[in-house]
Amino acid sequence: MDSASDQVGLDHESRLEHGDHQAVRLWLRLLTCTNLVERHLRNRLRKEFGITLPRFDFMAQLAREPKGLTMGDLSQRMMVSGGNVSGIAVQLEGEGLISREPVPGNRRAFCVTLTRAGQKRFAEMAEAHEAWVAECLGNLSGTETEQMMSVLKHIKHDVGHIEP
Amino acid sequence: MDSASDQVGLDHESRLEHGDHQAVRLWLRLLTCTNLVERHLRNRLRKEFGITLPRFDFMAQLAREPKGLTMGDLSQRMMVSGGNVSGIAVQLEGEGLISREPVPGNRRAFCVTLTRAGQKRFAEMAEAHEAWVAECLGNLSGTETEQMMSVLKHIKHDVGHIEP
DNA sequence: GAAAAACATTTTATGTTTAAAATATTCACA
DNA sequence: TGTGAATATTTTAAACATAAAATGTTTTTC
Repeated sequence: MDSASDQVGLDHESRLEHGDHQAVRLWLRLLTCTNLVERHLRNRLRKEFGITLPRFDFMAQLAREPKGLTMGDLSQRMMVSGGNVSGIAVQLEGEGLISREPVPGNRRAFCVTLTRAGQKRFAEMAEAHEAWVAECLGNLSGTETEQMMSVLKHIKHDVGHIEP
Repeated sequence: MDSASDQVGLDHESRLEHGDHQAVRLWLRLLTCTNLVERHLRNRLRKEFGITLPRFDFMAQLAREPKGLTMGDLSQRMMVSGGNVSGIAVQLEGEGLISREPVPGNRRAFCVTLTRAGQKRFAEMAEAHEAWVAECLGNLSGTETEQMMSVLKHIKHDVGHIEP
């Protein structure tokens, strides 16, 4: 009988049939893995800190740019639309975790920064978050990690060069 | 000067600081790559077939199970909530691409299958989809593909064994 | 300097996704 | 049997996400 460790269950890969191309097989496994980790992190953030992943991501971007970022910067780095970050910003601002101040010399843009409370709050979350990621990806060997980093870099490059 | 190929731009990885753990670095790169590919496939499906990725995924799961699946099966395999597949099913049913029929002996469940029209429609899309995936992931060497498959399997196993 | 183009953001409308509650059915078992 | 637990699905409310239009600002260009 299968051991518990083999009962990985059904997921995206179950779509596959014999003979499907290797690229599709790889893509579905990649999608499954990322979804599994993302869901795990999302659930933990919600349960332990009552925050969503997008809001955490928003704060994470600010945490490493003490001088602040514009809404456009955040949109680009989070890889989501401008309207999206706009909505998240309203909420985080309402909770007092970020502040938006005008940029001297450019009245179009806002400079978004973590408030003192936001910094404190984020530091608590970041430590836990890092531990959760290590639970998911920290058991790989050095070689495995390097291989993944290398191949993912290759993929990122390839995808970036596909025409529209 | 940097070549165009190095101008990958800012994304999730820009959150990183020197000294962050390797696992976090790997996670952010994994997330970025998956998002890039997913977005590319999503845009293509929308432009060329006027369909969303979740609907395509829904049909793909059915395509390889001619005997049909229950809503719960679909939820599990697509890795989304039950409420989600419920909403998608209503739409696809309205377009005549799937049918839902009662399961003899279990009045709770539905048996969902592709209609003839759904099968035809999906076959057209699947061929294009496979080519798009190959554009994204098909330039890897055999070794790279095998390495990715192996490490992702390892990750999938590890994540599956984290307590709630 | 005025018109046009580009920029930065927000608003709007629509749709996706989730968690949780609600509904209905089946199963376990004393 | 009949009661409670488990199962299968839908509904609901809130958050997230996008594209496109709207608003206001800055830069370019002639």
